[in-house]
Amino acid sequence: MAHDSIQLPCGGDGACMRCKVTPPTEETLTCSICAAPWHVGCLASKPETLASTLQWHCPDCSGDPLLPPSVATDGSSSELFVAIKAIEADESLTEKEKARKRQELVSGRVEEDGGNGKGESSVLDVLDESLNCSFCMQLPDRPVTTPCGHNFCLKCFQKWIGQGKRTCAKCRSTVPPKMASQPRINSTLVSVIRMAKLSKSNAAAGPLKVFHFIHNQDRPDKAFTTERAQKSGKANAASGKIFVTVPPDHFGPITAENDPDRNQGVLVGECWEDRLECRQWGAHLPHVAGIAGQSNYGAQSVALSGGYDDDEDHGEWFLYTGSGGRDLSGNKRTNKEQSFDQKFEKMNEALRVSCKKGYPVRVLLFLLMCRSHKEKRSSYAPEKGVRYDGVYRIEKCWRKVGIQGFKVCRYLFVRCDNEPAPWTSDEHGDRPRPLPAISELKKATDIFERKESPSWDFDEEGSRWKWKKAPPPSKKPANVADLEEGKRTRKAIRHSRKLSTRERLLKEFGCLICQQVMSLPVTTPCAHNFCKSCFEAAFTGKTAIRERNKGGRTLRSQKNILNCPSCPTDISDFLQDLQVNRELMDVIESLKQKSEENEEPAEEEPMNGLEESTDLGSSDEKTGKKTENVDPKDDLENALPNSEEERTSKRRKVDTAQVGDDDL
DNA sequence: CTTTTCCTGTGT
DNA sequence: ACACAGGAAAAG
Repeated sequence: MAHDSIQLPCGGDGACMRCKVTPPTEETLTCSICAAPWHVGCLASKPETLASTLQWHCPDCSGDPLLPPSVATDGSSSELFVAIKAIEADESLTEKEKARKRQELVSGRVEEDGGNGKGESSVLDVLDESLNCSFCMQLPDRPVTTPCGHNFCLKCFQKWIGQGKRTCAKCRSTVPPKMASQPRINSTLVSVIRMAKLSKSNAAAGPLKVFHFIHNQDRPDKAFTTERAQKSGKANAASGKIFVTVPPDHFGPITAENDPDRNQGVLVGECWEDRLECRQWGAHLPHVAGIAGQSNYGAQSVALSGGYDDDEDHGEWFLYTGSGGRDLSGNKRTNKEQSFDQKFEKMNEALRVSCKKGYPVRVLLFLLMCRSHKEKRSSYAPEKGVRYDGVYRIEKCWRKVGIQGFKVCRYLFVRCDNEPAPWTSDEHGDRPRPLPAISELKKATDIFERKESPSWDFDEEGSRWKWKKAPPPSKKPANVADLEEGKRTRKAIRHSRKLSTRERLLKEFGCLICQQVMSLPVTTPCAHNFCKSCFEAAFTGKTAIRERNKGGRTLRSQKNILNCPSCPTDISDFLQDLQVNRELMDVIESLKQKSEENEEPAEEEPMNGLEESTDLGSSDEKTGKKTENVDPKDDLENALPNSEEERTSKRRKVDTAQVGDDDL
C-alpha cells in the first residue's frame, strides 16, 4: 500500500506521530471515516471551511473509503461518502447517535437497542469511553486486537485489510501478515462487553455466561487396553464415563435435565481439551469422525476443524464438506488424498436427512493438532481444544468439484441457537436471518433444499427457537445415570454471587498467568491477555535467536520459537515489540476507580470453582487454577501442580519448539 | 458377527 | 515431518 505522503495521525497516546507533540483539541482533526485523530499542523492540506472540517477524511481513508457490504465492490463508494456527510451535517443528532448511524452504514447492521443514554453511568459507558472500534465508533463486535494494542470489530478490521491497508487504523503501526490474514477474536473482550450489556438490559443478570475449560477426571484405566494406549493416555482410548443422560442419537441442545452431574446442560461456549473429553459430555460422540449420525435417521452433530482448505467459516453460517472419498484402507486415517467422489451416502446422507427435516445439528469447532501454524485458521476457532458453538440448521446441500478434483458434498449451516455465539457480544441468541449468497452454488450439482417445514424453527411468539414438530424418536437406549456415582453430584453452585457488575467485569480481566486483574495488559496476536510483567517474566532467559547445531557444525542462527503461555502459537515477533493494550488498561483503571468509590466491601464469597481468584478478594489461598465444582478429592487432584493437563501442555510446548518454523 | 471408516493424538 | 496404535460406531 503506497502512501502518497508520509503524514501520520496521532498515536494511541494522543501525540502526533510526526511531530511527537500532543496537539490541543482545536488543532486536532478527526477523520469522518476511520475516526482517527490527526494533527492539523502536520497535514499537507487542511480543510478550508467548517463544513469541510466536519466531513474531513484523513489521507489514509480519502483514497479508498470503507465500503458497506451492500455495495461491496461495485465501485459506488461515493454513496457512502454522501451518506456519511449527511449524517455528520445533521444538527439534530448527538455525537453518539451520529456514531451509531455511521456504524449502521458501514457494517450494514442495525442496532436494536436505541442506545438510550439514561444518564446513569453504567459500566457500559466505561467500556464505551475507551474501547470503541475506531471505524464504527461502537463497542467492537467480535473484537480483535492488533499487536500494537488497538481493538476493532473483526469485520471493520477485515474490511480495512481487504482494502490493502497493512497499518493499524489507529496508530499506523504495521499489521503483521499473520494478524492481517488470521485475526483472532479476543474472547475476554467478548465476555466483558456482553456482561456489561446484560447488566444494563436486566439488572438481575442471570448466571454468569462465561465459560472456561472443562476437565474430566473420570477416565477409567480400563479404557487403555494396550500398553501403548496406557502410556500415551489419549491417543486411542475413546472411553471414559459419559456424563450426560441423552441417548447417542439425541438431537439439539443438551439440557440441564440430562446433566445430573452439573444440572446445567452443555452450554454454548464450553471448551474441552480434546475430542475425547468433548465426547464425555455427549456433545459429539465419535472420537475421530467429524459427523455423528445415521444415514436413515439424521445427523446429530458435526465437528468442524477451523483450518480446512475447503471450509468457509463466517461464524453464524459456514460451509462444511462431507466425509469420504479417501482411501483409508489399512491404517491410513491420515490420508488427505481424495481418490474418488463423495456421494450422499452414509454420514453425508445423514447430514442430508438433517437438512431435509430441518433438525438442529450441534456444532463443535476446534483446531487440528497442528504443530506448524502455517495452515489458515478460522478467526472463530478456539485457540486450542474443542468448543461447543450451539445448534445450526443445514439449509441446503449440494456437490461440487473439490480442490483435489473429486466431487465433495457441501452443506450450508446457519446458526439457530437461543444462546449467543461465543464470539459475539450480543446478549441474545440468533434470529432468523436471510441465507447468504453462496457463489460456489453456480457450479454446484445435485442441489438439495428443504421443502417441508423445519422441525426446529423460530417461534415468533416466544421469540425462541424450538421444536415445531416432535423430535425424532430415539432408536437407541439413553445413557442412564450411574446411581452409585451419585456422590459425585455437584451442587450446581452458581447463584451464590453477590458481586457487583464492576467486580464481575474486573474478574474477567484476570491475567492468564497470575490470575489477578491485569496491570499493564498486553494482548497477544492469538488473543490472550496477560499482565505485561507476568508475560515478560514467562520469557526471561529465552532469546528469540538460537544457535542451531547439528552434527558438530554450526548452522546459521535461526529464529527461535517462543510460545504463548496459553496456547501453542509462536509469538516471538510480538515479544520483540511489546505494546500495552492501553484501551483495555483504561477500562480496567476506570472500573477499579469506580469500584473503590462505591466502596461496597466486596463480599468474600469463596469462589466455588469455575472462576479464577482475583485481587478483589485479595485472598490467595486458592491455587488460582481453574477448578470445577467437584468433590474435595478432585479438587486436590486439580491443585497438584503436576496435573496431567499441565504435563501435556509442557510436552507440547517442547515439541513445537523443536520444529523449525519460519513463517512466511 | 466382521469389515470399514472416521476432520486423533502422540512419540520419534 | 513422519509413523502408527487398535477405539467406536456404522455398515454390510
